[in-house]
Amino acid sequence: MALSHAILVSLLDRAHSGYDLAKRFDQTVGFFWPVSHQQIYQELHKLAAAGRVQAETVAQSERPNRIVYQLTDAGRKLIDQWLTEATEPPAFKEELLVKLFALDDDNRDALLAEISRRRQRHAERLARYEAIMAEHYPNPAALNARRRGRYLGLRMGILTERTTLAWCDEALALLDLPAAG
Amino acid sequence: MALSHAILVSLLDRAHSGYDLAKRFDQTVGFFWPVSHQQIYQELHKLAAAGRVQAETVAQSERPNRIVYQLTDAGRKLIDQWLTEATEPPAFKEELLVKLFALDDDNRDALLAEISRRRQRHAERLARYEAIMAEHYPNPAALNARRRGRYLGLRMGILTERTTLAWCDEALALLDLPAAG
DNA sequence: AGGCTCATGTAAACGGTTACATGATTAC
DNA sequence: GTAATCATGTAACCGTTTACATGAGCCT
Repeated sequence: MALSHAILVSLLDRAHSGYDLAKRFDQTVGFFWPVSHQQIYQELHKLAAAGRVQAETVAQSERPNRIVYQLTDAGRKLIDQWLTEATEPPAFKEELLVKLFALDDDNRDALLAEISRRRQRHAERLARYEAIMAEHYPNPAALNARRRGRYLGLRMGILTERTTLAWCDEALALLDLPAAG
Repeated sequence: MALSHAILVSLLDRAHSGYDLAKRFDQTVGFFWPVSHQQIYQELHKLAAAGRVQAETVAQSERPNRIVYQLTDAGRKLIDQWLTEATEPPAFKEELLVKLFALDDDNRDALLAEISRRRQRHAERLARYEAIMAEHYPNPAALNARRRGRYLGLRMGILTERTTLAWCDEALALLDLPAAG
């Protein structure tokens, strides 16, 4: 449902090629909506067929041609309408918690190791996000509307990673205690 | 990948029918791994064909027969091996944050309304989880291993909802400020 | 010589959702 | 009479992932 919306939103600022979008997604929207380049190319074809975007081929010398897409009025209207609809909280598919349903005295060590690994992954992510925050968003109250939206995305990332880290620490401490019969 | 694992984990305690699993999932594992009854029935067929579970038909008078599945040794081994493998942090697909990438002065009110709605959903969830916690897990350090795993799942749910609520409050406050040009 | 970047795509497989189907019993 | 519960399933569709494909230029 929302892959097309994520692409349309990315085209708000200016026109992009599929290749541009794929790269841009890795750093921005794709953080909340991971997408592969195959999906982007296919979705762009559909959006063009539906008249939400318009394609224009840009010839390049000594490089493959680029196909640049820009929003149409219909595409813009679609976004505006979508913004008024309610979203569901995201499905929380956490494989690690499924594993913890199997926790017993025999597999405790394996799960401790797994949580430690994950703890480190989340610590790395948090450091990355905090660096971006310090560099690009030192004073959120002074941002214009568009940049406030992006700030809030990053902010959510930071809060989530901090929470997950805290949970990992709790989990490691709890599993280290001798278990009751 | 992990749907089959979620089912196998649910069969650890005792044998279940597809119908049982579907109901159980709604309250336990399905919280971290939402699954429909169709998926469960299909996956059980596959698991039975692969020898991970064994099916037994239980005749019932005046009710449809039940097909009860129990773990085989092969199924148990599969879980043990899976527990030692590393999991990735879950993909964080948050449609609301994609919407915030489109934030500008024209759609600010629509997004404020949307965040308020979401805030309420998360407050309701948090209340539900905290009630379960108070009733079933008053003293986590005294739990046996298996129940500790479940406790940690619920604990993660509570921390996540609290974080999301705090983020909603921040977002509402920030969007209420007059934006810079 | 080998691998990365630019730039676009097709095809097959897998996973998940939605709709449809049946049929008896129990509760309001 | 209407809806929910018990209990199992099929079929079509949609979204996503993985693998494969091409081909020039640039860097080490």
